[in-house]
Amino acid sequence: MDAPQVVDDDLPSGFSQRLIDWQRQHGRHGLPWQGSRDPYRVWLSEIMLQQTQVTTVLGYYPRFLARFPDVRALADAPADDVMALWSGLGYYSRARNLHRCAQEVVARHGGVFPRHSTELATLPGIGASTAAAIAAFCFGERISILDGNVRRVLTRLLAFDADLSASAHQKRLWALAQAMLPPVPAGDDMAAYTQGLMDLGASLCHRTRPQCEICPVQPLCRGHAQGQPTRYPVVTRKTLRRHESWWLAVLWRQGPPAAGMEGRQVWLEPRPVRGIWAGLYCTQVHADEASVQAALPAVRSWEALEPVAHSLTHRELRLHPLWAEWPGDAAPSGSGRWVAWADLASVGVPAPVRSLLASLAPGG
DNA sequence: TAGGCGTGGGC
DNA sequence: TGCCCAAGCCT
Repeated sequence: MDAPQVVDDDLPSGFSQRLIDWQRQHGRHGLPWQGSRDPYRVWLSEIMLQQTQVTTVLGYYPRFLARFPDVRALADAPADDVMALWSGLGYYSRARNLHRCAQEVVARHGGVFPRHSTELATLPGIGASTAAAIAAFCFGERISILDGNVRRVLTRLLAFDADLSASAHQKRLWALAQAMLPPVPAGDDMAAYTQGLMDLGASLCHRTRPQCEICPVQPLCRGHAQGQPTRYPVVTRKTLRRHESWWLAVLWRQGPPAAGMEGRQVWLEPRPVRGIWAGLYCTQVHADEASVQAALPAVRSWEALEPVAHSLTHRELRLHPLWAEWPGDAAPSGSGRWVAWADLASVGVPAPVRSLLASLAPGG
């Protein structure tokens, strides 16, 4: 959604300066992507942090940055390498778009990120909020993000009770967010303000049990004045989680003794380009056990392993692994590859499949 | 426009 | 167990 421009509501005054002062004194300053105005580093962190908690990203960001220290290194990398480093972080379209974005920055912008949010938002994987974050942090642009923190902080501050599942209401809140920005930002004000919104949402203005008694904007907060800050934000949920069972054909063989191929290997195939786990490698997936047997008739007998439950945003998966040694030298199917257990870290694999394979490691 | 798209954590 | 949420974007 685009960030709209104008709003004429009656708004509390002094919010932005209170927030900036609080951020400088009490906000977060030691995260690995802070302390740099390099748009590449900021961009990478913003993409990883989309719908993902800080503590999770801390385990990925340094490794990713070490392997791809700048936008050209990332643009030049094989897509499989990018997916391997993203493996386990989820929402894999982010990784595919990240790679495409790096290539566009190199091809269209000479390896230099554009400075304005409107231009940034034309790049793959960069929406209005991420574009605003990059522009505010790196270039001091007077533009508002709208993430989960801002939704919570501002709906409470303003006692904004419209249902944010309607995009028109979300758009209106974004206009209010824009109107709440520092009137005349100076120096690093936009960076401190933007960081302050997120820090306040993350550290004080929790979903449950907000710490209003030590909040720097409590005197301005209408939700607090009403005595019910947790009433906000109002979001009616709608996504259903369907239950599905998947059968995984876990084929293994003893690797040929040729160069570097020793050890037990597992057969992995690229996932379809659309849908769940697109861009990753996975064991063959079937809708039922009979389909596994029909697809791989060369296997005489399968060992059924303990089913594994795995939840996605919109699916409740029950994974049924079927384990068998692959007979002969022919490939099990037209597309795929044998991967040694020792090399699994270099391949992008869905989290539950990686976990399953780890439990089947030779000698383990 | 609404639904697809991962994973882990908190309650 | 189940639901909600986390620095959202894409189609």
